[in-house]
Amino acid sequence: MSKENLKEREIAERKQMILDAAKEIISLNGLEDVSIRKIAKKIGYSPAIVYHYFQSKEEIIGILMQEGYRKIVQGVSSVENKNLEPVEKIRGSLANYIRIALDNPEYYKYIMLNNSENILKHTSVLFKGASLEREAISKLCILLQSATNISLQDVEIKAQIIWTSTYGLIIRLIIESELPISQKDELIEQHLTLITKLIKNL
Amino acid sequence: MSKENLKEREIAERKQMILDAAKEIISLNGLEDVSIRKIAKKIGYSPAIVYHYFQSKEEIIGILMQEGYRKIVQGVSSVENKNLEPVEKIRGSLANYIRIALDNPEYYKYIMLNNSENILKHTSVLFKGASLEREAISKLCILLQSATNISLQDVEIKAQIIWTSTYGLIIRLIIESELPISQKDELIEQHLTLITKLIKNL
DNA sequence: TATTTCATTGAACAGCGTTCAATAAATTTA
DNA sequence: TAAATTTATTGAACGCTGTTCAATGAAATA
Repeated sequence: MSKENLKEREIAERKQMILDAAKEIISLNGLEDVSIRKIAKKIGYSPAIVYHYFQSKEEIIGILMQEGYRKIVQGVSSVENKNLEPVEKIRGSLANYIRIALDNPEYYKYIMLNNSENILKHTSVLFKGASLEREAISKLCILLQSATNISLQDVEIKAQIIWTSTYGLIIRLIIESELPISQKDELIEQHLTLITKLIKNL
Repeated sequence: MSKENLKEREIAERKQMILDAAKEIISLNGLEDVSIRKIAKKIGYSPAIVYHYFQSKEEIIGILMQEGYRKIVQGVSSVENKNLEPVEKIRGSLANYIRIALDNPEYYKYIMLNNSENILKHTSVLFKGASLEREAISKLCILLQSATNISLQDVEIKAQIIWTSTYGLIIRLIIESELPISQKDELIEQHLTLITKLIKNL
C-alpha cells in the first residue's frame, strides 16, 4: 500500500510536470502555441508519453483553464468581509472580478474557441446546472437581494444580466488590449457606476 | 481594354468561387473546419491554386468575416425610419443587432480567436480609429444624445458601455446556444429593459 | 529467477498551411 | 502564322500538428 501510494505520487508528479510545461508555454506564447511535441521537449520526454498520462491535448488545456478560472471567479467573493452597503459590496466584487479576469485573458479566448458540452459544464452562467460561474451568480444573487426588494426569481435573471454585461466589458478589453490603461480604467469605472446606479433604481 | 475587363471579371469569379466554397464549409461545419485543401477539393482545383488568388487562408477568412459583420452592424441603423421616441429607437436598434448577431455567431468566435492588429482595425469599439463598430457606436451616440441631456464626451463612453454590455449578452448566448429559446428571449428582453431604464435615469 | 506489469519510445498515419519548380494554356509580340 | 512571353495550374515537398501502436526497456510481482 505504501508502495502504491508512492507510485501514485510519482504519477501525479509526472502529470504535474506536463501541466506545468503546458502552463509555461501558455504564459509565454499563448494558448495557440501549445503543442504536444513542445510539451514533450520541455520535459525531456518523447511526445508519445504525454498520452500515457492524459487522454488528449484537450484534456490538458481543459484542466489548466478550469484551474485558472477558479481563481478568477473567486474574485467575486473576496470582498465579503468588509462592512459595506450591499450595493458597494457588489461593486467591489465586480471590480475584483474584472481586474483578475484581465490578468488571465487566455481563459476567455479558450471559451470562445471551444464550445463543446464539456466546457459548458463548468462555465455556464445561464443554465441551471452546477458550474463555477453558477457559484458566482449565486453570490451575486444573494448580494442583489440584500440590496433591493425584488422577488427571488427576478433577482436571478437580473444577476445574469449584470454578469453578462460585465462579461462583455472584459472581453472587449481583452480584444482591444492595446488600449491605454487610463481609458481602460475609465471604462471599468463607468461600467461599475452604471451598474450600481441601475441596482439602486431597480 | 475590354479583354482586360473580361480578365478581371474572370479573376473576380475565381476569387468568388473560393470565397463561396469557404463560406459553405463555415456554414456547414464551422470556422475551424475550413482548410485550404477542403476549399480546393470543393472547387475542383489543386490546393496550390488558392495561393494564386489569395495570400493566405487568413485573408480568405478575414474577408468573409468582415463581409458578414457588415450585415450585423447594419442592424443597428435599420429602425431609424420609424416615428419612435429616441429611447425606443435605441431599444429597437439593439434588439435588431442582437437578433442578427445570434444568427451569425461565427464572427464573434473569430474575433476572440484572432486578435491581430489587422482585425482590430475593423472591429474596434473603444479605439478612436475607423472601424465598422465605430459606425455603430456613432449611431448609438447620436441616438443617446437625443434621448438624454448629457454632454457629448459623456455620451461617447456611455454608448461604449451599452455596446460592451450588449456584446457580453450576445457572446454568452452564443456560447450557451443550447439554452431554450424562451429563456434566451427573456434574457434579451430583460437586457433591453434594464438598458432603457438606465438611459432614462442617466 | 521467471513472469507479468508498467513506462517509454520511434515510427508511422492523416491532416494542416505554405512554397516552388515544372508544366500547360492563353496572350502578346514579331 | 510562328515565336516569345505572360499567366494559370499542378505535384511534390517542407515542416508542422494530434494521435496511435507495436516494440523496447525497466521495474514490480510471483
